[in-house]
Amino acid sequence: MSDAEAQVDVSRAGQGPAPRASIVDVAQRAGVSVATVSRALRDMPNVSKATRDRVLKAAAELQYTASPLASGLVTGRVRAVGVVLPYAGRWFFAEAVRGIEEALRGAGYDLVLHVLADARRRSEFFSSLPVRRRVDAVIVVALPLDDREIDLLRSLGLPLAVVAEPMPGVHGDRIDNVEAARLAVQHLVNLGHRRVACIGGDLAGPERFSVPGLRAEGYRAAMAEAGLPVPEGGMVNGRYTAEGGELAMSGLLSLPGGRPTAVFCQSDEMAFGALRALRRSGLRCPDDVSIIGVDDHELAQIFDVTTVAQPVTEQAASAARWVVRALVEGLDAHLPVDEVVIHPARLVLRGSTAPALRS
Amino acid sequence: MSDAEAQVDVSRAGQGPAPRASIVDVAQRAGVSVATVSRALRDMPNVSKATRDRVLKAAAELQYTASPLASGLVTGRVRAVGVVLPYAGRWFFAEAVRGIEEALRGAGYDLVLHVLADARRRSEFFSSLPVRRRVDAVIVVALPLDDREIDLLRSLGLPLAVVAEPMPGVHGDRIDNVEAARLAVQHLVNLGHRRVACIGGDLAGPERFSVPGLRAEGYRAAMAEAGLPVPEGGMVNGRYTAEGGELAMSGLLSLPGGRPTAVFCQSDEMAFGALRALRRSGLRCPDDVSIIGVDDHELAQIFDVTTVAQPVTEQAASAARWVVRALVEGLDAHLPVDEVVIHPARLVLRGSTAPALRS
DNA sequence: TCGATCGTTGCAAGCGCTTGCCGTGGCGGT
DNA sequence: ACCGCCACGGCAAGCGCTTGCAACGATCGA
Repeated sequence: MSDAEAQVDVSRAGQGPAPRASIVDVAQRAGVSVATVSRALRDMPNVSKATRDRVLKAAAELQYTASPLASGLVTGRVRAVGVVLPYAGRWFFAEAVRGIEEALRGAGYDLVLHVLADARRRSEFFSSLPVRRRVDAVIVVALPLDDREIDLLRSLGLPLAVVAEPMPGVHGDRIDNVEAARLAVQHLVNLGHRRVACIGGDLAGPERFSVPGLRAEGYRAAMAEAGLPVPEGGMVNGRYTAEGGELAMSGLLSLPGGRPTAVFCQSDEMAFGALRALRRSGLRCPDDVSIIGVDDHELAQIFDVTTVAQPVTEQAASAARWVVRALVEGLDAHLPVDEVVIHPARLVLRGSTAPALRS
Repeated sequence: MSDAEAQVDVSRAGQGPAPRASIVDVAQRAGVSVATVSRALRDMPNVSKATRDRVLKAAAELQYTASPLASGLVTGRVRAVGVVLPYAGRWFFAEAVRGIEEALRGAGYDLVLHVLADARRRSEFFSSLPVRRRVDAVIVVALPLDDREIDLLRSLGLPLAVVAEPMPGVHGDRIDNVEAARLAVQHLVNLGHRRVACIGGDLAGPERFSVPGLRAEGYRAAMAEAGLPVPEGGMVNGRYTAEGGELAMSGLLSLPGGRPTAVFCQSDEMAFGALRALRRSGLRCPDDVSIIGVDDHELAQIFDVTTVAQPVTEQAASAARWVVRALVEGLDAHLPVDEVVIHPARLVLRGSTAPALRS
């Protein structure tokens, strides 16, 4: 044993700062073979308690951690999951990443981030597929993919899950966007509003997000159910940003047929923008115009915005858990269960909505 | 050649979806040894143009990408950088991650995220050091570390950089927090405010962030330079959250000596909270109380908050670029240059500050 | 013309781990 | 007291790549 120790010390002399121990060091120290160390450390059945303890002790003393590269090389698993999203700075994505990271880390997986910020990045990603061999699974967040992209991702043969945007034949976690929008609009209608506008997003943009279309559909449905007309020019594009929402709201205020008494904003960030437009026009919320958003953004509470809350972190975490399950159960990645989890959205009442003034 | 092809096909029959080619496949197809393939693909000098082209062609046809695990195993490099941060959902961190991801990806590195959301996670991280052997470098964002933690991180022997929080002997990117605070407070003073309060963060919390202390120092310095007293009870803790800011502001409004006419909030999120407290008390901003923040949060513009902007994305990207440089130049990680980059902060005038009313 | 030199390429030894297979010793059954 | 069995643990073959070294023919100078 002292031999072994001496040898180890000598081999380390003058080396760099981190004398990373390898499995053979542990084996020597514990007086067993590397195979036994490998088995003991991974709780495999055919190792006696005594041996296992000895190995564990040696490993602890050496601060040993198995090299993920080496084990990944032989097992084909890297214990990492790729997360692909179109934008990293926005609240929704930050929350989603948070949820995924937590779920993944809890299961012992690393999270490798891929931000497809622009068209160039996106095409680079899909042409070189940098996740290949670097992750065990992929989670796509709020990114609508075309058929070619789906096929490419599928061709990796890895478990695949999507969050927020649907993808045929792929596990997905999302909310019922039509219903969420309906919930919001119904609330406005129930307050007596009859002239209700809608600030949404691109319906025909190059990105083809499905959410704006679905929420617009929910808006239209709720209006129809209430027997109300969609005001002419009452559906505008706020590009899902606060600035866009502000611009859109400004436009609505000078609508030919008179301004709406309530506005359904498809996201809280647009609602924030709408609030600002109101303020700049000297109008008051909810006195003059009621505003409702969707998301329950962390600042919605602060700015007192009534909204339809969606569990972003939970949706993301749920997708991550599914992926981990698929990994653990060795699910045949070629025949994935097309399981879709619809998460609940709920109305959160705050101060930006109020009964319509009797006109 | 047809032999080889047939053999390949047979060996692949009935396998999974992704017939990942290995380097030997490429070698066979190009009619060279694997060593030559390896060299050709990495643009090493000693390969003739003709051979290289042949290899490149074969690799392209097979859609070959070298396994990072295998090459990492032998080279000791994995082309990934670990990013460690205390919280993932907040604006600052999201922006930082965005900046780092972009810089890293541009250099061909993966970003592996580690969120140390609570004390348990944190101690787990430092006791098991899950980045060990999984990344080539580490970037720590806005996380003050104690000596033991620094040593542990150092013991990895990897390039190390920090963002926003200083760390002795480690490369860091940040702003001059004292100066940033001074800038904000001077602005208020210049507007004629004499009773100026400060909403900050924990000075003695378990986390020991340095930022609250530094910004408080800047506040005190600016007040002293203007010959103004710090109002009694005028420095309160807003915990760097919007809710905290709201609570803190409420407190300030009922200060014994009368409410302040201006409040320096150490972060925009706290400024948002302060704004809400004002609104709930029926007070107006900036008419009754001026508010200034720090950060230039994406919503500061929308909520018309005057602030001292700091380049978050750029600080983070700068740290990432430094790390990449250290990696490329093979900097001796044991003797890192203790280079600190101080980024500029600048005043952004908006509507939440106005001249003090003559009293 | 012949050896020295150089640019190219192949050989083979690992990198640190996992795992199928086999040897061993202790135990129970008869 | 003997045999067979089983739990335990060692052996060794890779996983897919990089790289020092050696081999090779071609080129060059003398």
